[in-house]
Amino acid sequence: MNFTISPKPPFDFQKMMKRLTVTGKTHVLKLSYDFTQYEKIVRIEHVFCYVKVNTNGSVEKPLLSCEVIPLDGEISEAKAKMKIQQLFSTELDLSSLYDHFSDHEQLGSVLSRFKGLKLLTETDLFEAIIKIIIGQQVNLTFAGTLTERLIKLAGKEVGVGGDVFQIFPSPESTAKLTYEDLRQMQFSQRKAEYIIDLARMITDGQLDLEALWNKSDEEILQKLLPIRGIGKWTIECLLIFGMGRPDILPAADIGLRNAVRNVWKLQEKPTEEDVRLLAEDWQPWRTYITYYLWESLNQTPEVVDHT
DNA sequence: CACCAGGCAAACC
DNA sequence: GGTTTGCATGGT
Repeated sequence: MNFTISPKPPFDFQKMMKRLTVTGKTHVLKLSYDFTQYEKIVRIEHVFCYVKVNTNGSVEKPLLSCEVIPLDGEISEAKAKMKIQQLFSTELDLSSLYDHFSDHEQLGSVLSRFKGLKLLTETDLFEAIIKIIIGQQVNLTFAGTLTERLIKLAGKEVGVGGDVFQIFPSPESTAKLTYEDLRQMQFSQRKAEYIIDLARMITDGQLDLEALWNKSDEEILQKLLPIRGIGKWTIECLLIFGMGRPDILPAADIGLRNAVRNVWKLQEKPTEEDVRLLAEDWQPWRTYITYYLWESLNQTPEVVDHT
């Protein structure tokens, strides 16, 4: 099926695609070289679908051309459209964010530089949380390597129109791995346990990630925090990259603290509490300001030394 | 060689 | 309560 979506402007599809390549490997999705096309196998209502999204139009008058081919079942066009709208944050209106901070001393230039960059969420909550756990504490390139190895170990491949697409491992295939399988791929013992035990909780029916969609940020925190390997940062990242929630502040995040130090020209790295206080007036857009500050690290990776 | 990476749990006071 | 330590590895 084919349809179009008109995202609320400003919407900069190419900025969103470029970001995927900066922070590591793109893994299971394919991007065209000019960043105008996205392709991935996406599970929509339990049906695997080939999804292709092309950009037309401009940042101020954006238009997305979408092609969806269900591979192992049937879905309605309305469901497919809703999924893509959610993935690309098309219905979110960021204009009040830009208006409110346009004259802000530190944030004004950051926001204008990334204007139109919206969250591109992960297509699946299990995929999201596993990638986030892998990313705990290690640099993003190493995390990317580990993610790729997990996909090779437990993922699937499917051919569509003569092209081969990888599908991220399911909870079922991940639950069948042994800790030793991941240890051999240079996962730490503990990270191997976190990942496989989480997959087994899902296949055992102890945890239903999809049930999180209609819970509040705080309820999700309470629900996931007791699970081994899932701390506050991991949940905050799930709320951001898995669910696209707009007002999350991962104040302890090392990258955010480095970015705040750069942008505010602080002599020392701010503490979690410093960031929390500074971000009081970022509400209700704390996710987006965090996201843009993270993005600023990719463009000016050196931490300014004021000593 | 030291130290840091978009943390976390367990073991300590 | 809060604070310290080990974890695996790659980049700088």
